[in-house]
Amino acid sequence: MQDIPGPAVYRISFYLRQLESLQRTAHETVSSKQLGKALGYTDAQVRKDLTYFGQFGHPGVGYRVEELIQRLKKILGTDRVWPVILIGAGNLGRALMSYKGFLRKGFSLEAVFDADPAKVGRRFGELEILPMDKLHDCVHELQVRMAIIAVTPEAAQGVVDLLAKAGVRGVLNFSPTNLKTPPDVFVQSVDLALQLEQLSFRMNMESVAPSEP
Amino acid sequence: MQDIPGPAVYRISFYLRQLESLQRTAHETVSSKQLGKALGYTDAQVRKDLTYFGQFGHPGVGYRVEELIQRLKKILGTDRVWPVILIGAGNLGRALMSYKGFLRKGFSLEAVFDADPAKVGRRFGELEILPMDKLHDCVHELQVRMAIIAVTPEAAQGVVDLLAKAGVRGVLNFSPTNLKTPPDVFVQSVDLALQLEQLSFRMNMESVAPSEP
DNA sequence: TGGTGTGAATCCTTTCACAGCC
DNA sequence: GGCTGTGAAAGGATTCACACCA
Repeated sequence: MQDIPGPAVYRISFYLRQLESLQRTAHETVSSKQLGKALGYTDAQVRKDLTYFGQFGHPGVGYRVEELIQRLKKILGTDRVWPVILIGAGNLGRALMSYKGFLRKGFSLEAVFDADPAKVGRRFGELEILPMDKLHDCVHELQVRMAIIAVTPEAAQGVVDLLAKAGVRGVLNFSPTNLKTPPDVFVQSVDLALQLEQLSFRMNMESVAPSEP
Repeated sequence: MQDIPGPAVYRISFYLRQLESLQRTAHETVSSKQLGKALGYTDAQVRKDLTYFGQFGHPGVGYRVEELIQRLKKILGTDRVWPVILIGAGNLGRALMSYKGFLRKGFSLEAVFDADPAKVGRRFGELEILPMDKLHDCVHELQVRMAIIAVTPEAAQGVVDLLAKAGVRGVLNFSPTNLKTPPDVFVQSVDLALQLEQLSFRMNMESVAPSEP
């Protein structure tokens, strides 16, 4: 496989999301133009992105929704269910524990850990909060390869080191800090406050340099 | 002001975050090389990014941490506190209500709304959940320009339409759906499951095409 | 006609390399 | 020596435009 532009990989997820929505409204096929329009991309962009991964289209017809969904899921690795663990049972962590969206996408939250002894042992639905010293064994027993971190920024680097040592290869990081990892561990970060800051920038710009005449 | 690459705007937030961390460890100045290394960028990238916004550096010295923080905050619009409202008091919404990170960055959560009558009236700390019909007046009274949406994907478009009509100009969207807005309304979206999907892709690639000999 | 796949051209972003300053 | 700011060069990503197919 050739090498694929980073932004294209990101867009594949958006295509899939949109296709699933089309499927719910009983659309059988979709053209690159329609798909692009729904997401704010050009038709050429859609076709180019998809052909990085193979030839999925049918000339004169477009893309068959069901077929393309299956293909994209295989590419994204969500054609099966991945076990995932969560570190940190604070406010955000507990919200993630009860978030249904993960399962829908092919992820199953299997265990939750927290360093605070006061939290260990508490139950939330199916899940009991476990102490950190159980982490290594848990990762091995359940063959866990992905983890979500929702701890303080001070604790985050230590946690990711532990995870890497235990064999985790992908980390979704909600702590507002930069993590150093070995090259075979992927980190995807989401900083909630930073997102608001970006909005603030756009709006600040608008008032400084409003759209010209 | 000239026009600035999208990715550069995003990195400005990372620079600021890193600078604040440097400030806590009593660093007075930092070079583009140091700042870049901490975040995984080249020194040239750092300098180029910063000069899109002005000349902040001191040749032979580097950048003064305190000074640069102030300047970047002004650029990002977070040198003051923005009032923000939240729509949706489900699991994620409630976690966001108690998230301290927003205030630290210059945002203040002023009100929370939910369409579910069973939730309206419930209190969480300072905040009481309000009915949707109070939204329009609230936006006007508090001069709200930014909102966070954490509702179901089905409800999201309706909510953003209401917000736009009320005068909100920036929306942070946690619903896994694409929103259509007038061009003067900015939307920043965070899809939690989509982030995991991206991780899954990277790890899937790894097993299909491992790093070559 | 309506649509895909794709090389070529364009556009945008990053990196290089060096003048100038402390 | 160390560092910034910046034009020029290189590298990537997007769009164009057209061959080809149903």
